[in-house]
Amino acid sequence: MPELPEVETVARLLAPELVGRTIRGGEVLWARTIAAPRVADFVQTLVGRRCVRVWRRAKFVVIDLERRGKPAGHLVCHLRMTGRLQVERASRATSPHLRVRLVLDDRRELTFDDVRKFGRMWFVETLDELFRDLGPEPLDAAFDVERFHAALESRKRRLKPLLLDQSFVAGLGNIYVDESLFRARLHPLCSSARVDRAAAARLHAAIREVLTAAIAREGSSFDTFYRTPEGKPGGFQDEFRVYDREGEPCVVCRAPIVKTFVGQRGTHFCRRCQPRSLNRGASARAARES
DNA sequence: ATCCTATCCTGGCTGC
DNA sequence: TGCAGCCAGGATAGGA
Repeated sequence: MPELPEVETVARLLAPELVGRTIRGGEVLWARTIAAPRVADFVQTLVGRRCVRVWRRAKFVVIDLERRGKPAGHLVCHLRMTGRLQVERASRATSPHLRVRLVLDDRRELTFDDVRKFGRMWFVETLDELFRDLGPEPLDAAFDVERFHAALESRKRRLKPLLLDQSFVAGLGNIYVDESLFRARLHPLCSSARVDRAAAARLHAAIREVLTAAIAREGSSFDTFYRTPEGKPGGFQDEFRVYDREGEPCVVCRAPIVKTFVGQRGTHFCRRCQPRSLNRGASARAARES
C-alpha cells in the first residue's frame, strides 16, 4: 500500500508532467474524496492556478500552486490504500473508480483513481494545519540517532504501533515497519522504553536502509493496487524479508516467518532473529550461572 | 498515556 | 457454479 517510498515515487514521476501546467477545469465524481474546501468550490478554486513543484511529506503528495507568479496554495492528496494519481490524455481517463479529474492546459488531465474511496484531496492556502501533527521525516538529516533514541525512551509503547504512528515518525506503514524491525532484530511488541542506544541505532539505520532501497525500486507492488504514475509495478516486493512471507524460511536463520496481529495489523517477523527480550543472550548466561 | 475497537470501502478470496 | 462472508489496510475518533 502506498507508504513513504510509493508516495515519493509518485511525486517524483508526476513532477515533470505537472510542473508548469495550469489547471483549466475539472470534475469531482465522488464527493467524499474532497476534504477541503467544500466540494462545490473545489474545482473553481483551482482553475487558473499553475503547478510549480510536486513533492512529498509523510504519505501526502503536495502540489505547490501559483497564480500570476505568486504562491497560491497547495493541492494535497493522500492515496491511503488504493489511490492512484496519474497525468494522462483525456480520452484515457475512463476507469470505473475515477474520483477526480483536473483538466490541464495541455489537454491532458490529472486523474485520481481510488477503488476503496479512502483517499482524500485538499486545496489549502497553507499546509500548517494539515501537517501540524506529523513527526520527523525519517530520511531527513534532522532525524538522527540521538533524537530517535530519546523519543523512543520517552514513550512506553510497543514498537510496531509506535512506528506506525505518523506523529512519531512520518511515512512508515505496515510493510516498512515489519521490514525495518526485522533488519534491526527487534520484536514488534518490544517496549520503546526498553530500547537501548545500540538497538535504537540499529532501528534508525534499518528504517533508512529499507526506505532508501524501496525508493530505488519505485516502491512495492504485491497486489493490483499500487502502480507508479507510469503504470508500472514497483520492485521492492522482491526484497521483502518478512512481509507477506508467512511460513517461508527466514533469510537469515531458516526458521519459518510467523504472522500475528498487533493492534489489528498483520505483523510478520522471525521468532528466532527478533527475540522478545533485548538481551536474551545476557539473561541466558545469567540463568546458567545461577 | 496507551490501548482497543469501530469506521470508512470494495474486490478478491475462501469455503460450502 | 453461485453466493455469503471475511479480509486487507491508513488514519482517526471515541471509549476503556
